[in-house]
Amino acid sequence: MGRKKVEIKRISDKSSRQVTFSKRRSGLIKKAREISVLCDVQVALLVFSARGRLYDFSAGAGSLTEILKRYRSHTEAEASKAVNDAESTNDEVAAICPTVLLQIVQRFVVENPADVQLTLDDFVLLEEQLDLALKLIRARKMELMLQPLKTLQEEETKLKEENEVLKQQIAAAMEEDAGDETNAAMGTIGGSENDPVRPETLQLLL
Amino acid sequence: MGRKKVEIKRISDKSSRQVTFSKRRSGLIKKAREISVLCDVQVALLVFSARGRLYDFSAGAGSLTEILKRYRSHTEAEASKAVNDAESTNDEVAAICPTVLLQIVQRFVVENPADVQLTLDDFVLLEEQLDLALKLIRARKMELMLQPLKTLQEEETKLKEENEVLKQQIAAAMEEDAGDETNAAMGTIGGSENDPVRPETLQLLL
DNA sequence: CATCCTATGTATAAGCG
DNA sequence: TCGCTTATACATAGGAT
Repeated sequence: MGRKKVEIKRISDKSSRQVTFSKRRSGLIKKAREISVLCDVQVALLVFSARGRLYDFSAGAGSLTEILKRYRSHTEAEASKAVNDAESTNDEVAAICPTVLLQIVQRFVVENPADVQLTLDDFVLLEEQLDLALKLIRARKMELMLQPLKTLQEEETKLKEENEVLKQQIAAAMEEDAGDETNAAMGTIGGSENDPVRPETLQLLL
Repeated sequence: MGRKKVEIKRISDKSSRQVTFSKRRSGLIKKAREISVLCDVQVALLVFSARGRLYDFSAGAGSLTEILKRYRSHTEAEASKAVNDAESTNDEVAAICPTVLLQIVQRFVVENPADVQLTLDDFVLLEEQLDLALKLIRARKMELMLQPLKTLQEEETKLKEENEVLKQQIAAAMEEDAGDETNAAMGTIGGSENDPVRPETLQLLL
């Protein structure tokens, strides 16, 4: 739809590719909005440009986040498996979070105006989804953070060990040195062939 | 685009709504595929029909799952940023437990039979709050994990510095030792008052 | 329902500022 | 990079099968 028919293949010219992207993106979003309204459906659209920029859109009941959650719950088989794995590796994670939120939720519960009816199932589903999302994120974050942490711990151990060796080396050096002095005091004079602290040995340590 | 111009509003007739959905859905997917190819971008499209049926589509590099993952990681940065803002403005808001919150939500569900009446807006609010909780938990978790990480990094730095000092100490010891020997060779005999390596100094380092 | 048809409304490729 | 215009290609509403 334009002056010329265009083949559906990657537009080689960067500039016109960008222009086309911009135009078609808005067209696509418009269409998405229309079908959402006309047909009363939820639509979520994610577009990542080649340069990594994100363009997202959603229409219909609920935010993009909610739609994605709904999608995830559709994929529950995999999800619950992932969650099980996450839970078994992450038991200690339990503990913290916000108080005001609790107050808000409680106040909401108490003050709820009452117009629309929600079924118990709807509510349960919501709770499950939120909980599921929380677990998945927890597991993923954990994994990402645990990795560098572990590396650092290993490094620390290594450094401590090295430190220990150095200390012992010094202690040994002192002792050997003390021995030399005794010899010197006993009358052994002259350039010593055996250094109190052997450079070669130390070089290895340094 | 059709015999008549159509207003963009929910099609009341169920049958034609379904027909339109089917037609426009394929059109939308076609467009999505086209922009993906033409402009070399990733596209993910999720559609939930009113009856809960899912139609998904993705094009470009990576599966739908991968695109969603990418979306999540894209979102996490903003989320934690938003949370930081929230936290800095609300210091006293600091800590609740997700377990408690979930218990409350669950209890609410259990103690309220199917006659609970909530407005849609209220429902959205509740969802948002729960989502916020999730974000706060995420941020708090981050903080907790970051702290030991930081500590370890500091510790590493300290150990490295200490190592450095120890090495220098050894080097100094060797030099001083070499000096003593020179003196001895030059005829200076007897117990030395100044140890090549001073114990007190080392003690501080050890 | 799904497909095909066709008159029409829309999206958009080019091009200009 | 953006907006605006125009000529065209496309999508699709309504209808038939």
